[in-house]
Amino acid sequence: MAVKRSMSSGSITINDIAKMLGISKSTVSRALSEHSDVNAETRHKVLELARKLNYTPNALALNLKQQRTNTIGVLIPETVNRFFAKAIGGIQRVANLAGYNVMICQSDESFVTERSNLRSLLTAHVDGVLVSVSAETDRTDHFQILLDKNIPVVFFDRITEELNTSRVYTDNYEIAFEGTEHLISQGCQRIAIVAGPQNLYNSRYRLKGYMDALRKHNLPVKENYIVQSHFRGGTVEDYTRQLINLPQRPDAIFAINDFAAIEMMHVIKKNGLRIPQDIAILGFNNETICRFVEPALTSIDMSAYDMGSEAAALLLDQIKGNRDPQLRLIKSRLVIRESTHLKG
Amino acid sequence: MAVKRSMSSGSITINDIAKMLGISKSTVSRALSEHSDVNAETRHKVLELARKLNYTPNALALNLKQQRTNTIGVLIPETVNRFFAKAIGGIQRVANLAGYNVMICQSDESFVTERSNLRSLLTAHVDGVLVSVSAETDRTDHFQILLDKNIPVVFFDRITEELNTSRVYTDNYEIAFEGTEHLISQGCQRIAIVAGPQNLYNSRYRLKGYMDALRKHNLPVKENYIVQSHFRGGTVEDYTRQLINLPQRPDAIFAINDFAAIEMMHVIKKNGLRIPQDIAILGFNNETICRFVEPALTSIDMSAYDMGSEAAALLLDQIKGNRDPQLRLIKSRLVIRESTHLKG
DNA sequence: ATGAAAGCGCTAACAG
DNA sequence: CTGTTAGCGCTTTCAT
Repeated sequence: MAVKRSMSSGSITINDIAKMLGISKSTVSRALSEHSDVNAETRHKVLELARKLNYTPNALALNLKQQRTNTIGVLIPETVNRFFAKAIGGIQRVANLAGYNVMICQSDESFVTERSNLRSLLTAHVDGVLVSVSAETDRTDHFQILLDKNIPVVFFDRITEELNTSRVYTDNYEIAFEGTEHLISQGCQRIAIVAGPQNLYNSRYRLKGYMDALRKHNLPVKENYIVQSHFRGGTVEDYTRQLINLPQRPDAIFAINDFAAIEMMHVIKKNGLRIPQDIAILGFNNETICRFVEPALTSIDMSAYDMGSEAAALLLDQIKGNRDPQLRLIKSRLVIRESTHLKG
Repeated sequence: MAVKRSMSSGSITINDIAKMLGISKSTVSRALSEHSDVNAETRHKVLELARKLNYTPNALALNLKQQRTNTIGVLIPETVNRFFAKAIGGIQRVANLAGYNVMICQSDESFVTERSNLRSLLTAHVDGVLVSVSAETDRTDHFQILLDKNIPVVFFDRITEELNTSRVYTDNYEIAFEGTEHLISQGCQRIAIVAGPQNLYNSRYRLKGYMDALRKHNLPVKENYIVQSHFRGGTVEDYTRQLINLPQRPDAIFAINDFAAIEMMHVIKKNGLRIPQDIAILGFNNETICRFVEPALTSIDMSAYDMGSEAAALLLDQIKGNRDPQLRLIKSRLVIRESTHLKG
């Protein structure tokens, strides 16, 4: 018997199988679904033929029927940001194991793009969304649309506390506190910090941790030791110069990330200062490269992969079971190397 | 009048609009489609109401009807590989502007995962696929399924020449030749290379360019100056030691990428050798960080973003117009810095 | 210019 | 255990 294919899609459908077997398509559907009651022999014939014809269910039909897509959306600032590149790894792993696809959008740190991405994900009918907000994002009403439509949202890393959603975050306050105390323990007294945009949860708490650590040790919190950065490149050299030219030059700088830290080290050395003797440097993210620059860079390890996989797991939980929002703290870890090593 | 919503999806459908206006859904569909003949007044009423109710067409229904998804699949080795992270940026930009979503899969450099990802993309009914093959991939029959189903495929960077598809690639041979000649011009005579897996197009041609440059200048091609690497971390220190402990120590190393190069520099300096005086180092990818390591790293700029956007553009061309496969060469560029600067 | 009806591929309620 | 029917939301003939 010649294999007759339905015209349009070029793929085998349950209709094809039904006709070839002289049964109804509902029976085929049941036989394929493995849990409905179907005569053993019929089932066998169906499965056999399906296998032979290499039948695969048309996901588009299922999507329409069930109004879901087995796809989760991921909305992040940038894939070139290594933290997020790693987080994607964790997300994909968890999602794929559960049979979900992943649709990634980048806001490029822009609020407008973030909102527009959200609309795209909505249009694509993703079953849930993982979000890390852009550097510009200072409100969260655009996420309300998702919640109104009962689409689960999980924030990770750059989270918001304004919405009642699951969140995966790190102990920004504590780790910034610890990092600052470490600098103090090395004898640093004039500690500067490059702080991210204060609309971001992470940046706020890190700054707070830094300030509280100074206060605890009776060190002054000085305005001109606090630099605002917006993650945009091209400004590191500027603010580094600015800092090292202060009348009271800082003896330590807590950088916003490792790449900025390494660029700062470069500028500092070019200006004839030594690291860590003149200025100690503390980074953020613990990139592999920290071990290979000179001096090796002290940094904070964020478990990006784990944050991604944990966030994905929480999201899938909610998609499936409709559980209540959960919070997950993934602890960061201070990794001490030469760039802050002054004592002991 | 109370807004009545269809029960299931919670969203407004053309049926809702039709009922509220007392017309048929086909008329609504036509009015919305902007090009069919519809009475001006009727159209106006439909558009008005659609706007008021915030109507958006259900993409899942369209997908089923048209058997397409306005989604392109992207199959790459790893997002943590910065080349691909950047390429994704270019891909997304072009795709989003054209109204397409992007579904990303990572092979993690595994052939098996690559093949399995391909099946996922097929199941998701993506309209086309962008591919950069894994380090393990040494055959291409798994891509044939896509071509059989008339799903356009565009290879970029890690391409294959075995299939009749569009390709976006760089001038691996020429740039490796140029890089090697540059090292020779600086007086290097014993040039080692860290070569990638030889099943990869890029690795093969780069090695060839390196060898031909040596031959052109009557320098011997020596087996033990050619290191095989598989992109896996944790081996850089090993092969670097191996190279610098050769009886005839190389006076230059052409590295496989910048991060490997920087790690090599670290190992070399730890062993008391100077760069570039004892050993010159040439990287690949021209990461931002090349400027900030010491000495600043000579590297090869690959225009990752452009390769991504060009590949996406070719793919969309084919999805829409069904044009013939095209080839696009994106030239790489040698960026000379201190790590190879010996003369002039 | 508009409505009725069919169909994309699948599931599920209902009837037998 | 199985067939019939309806329906997910939309487009597109085919009538009128």
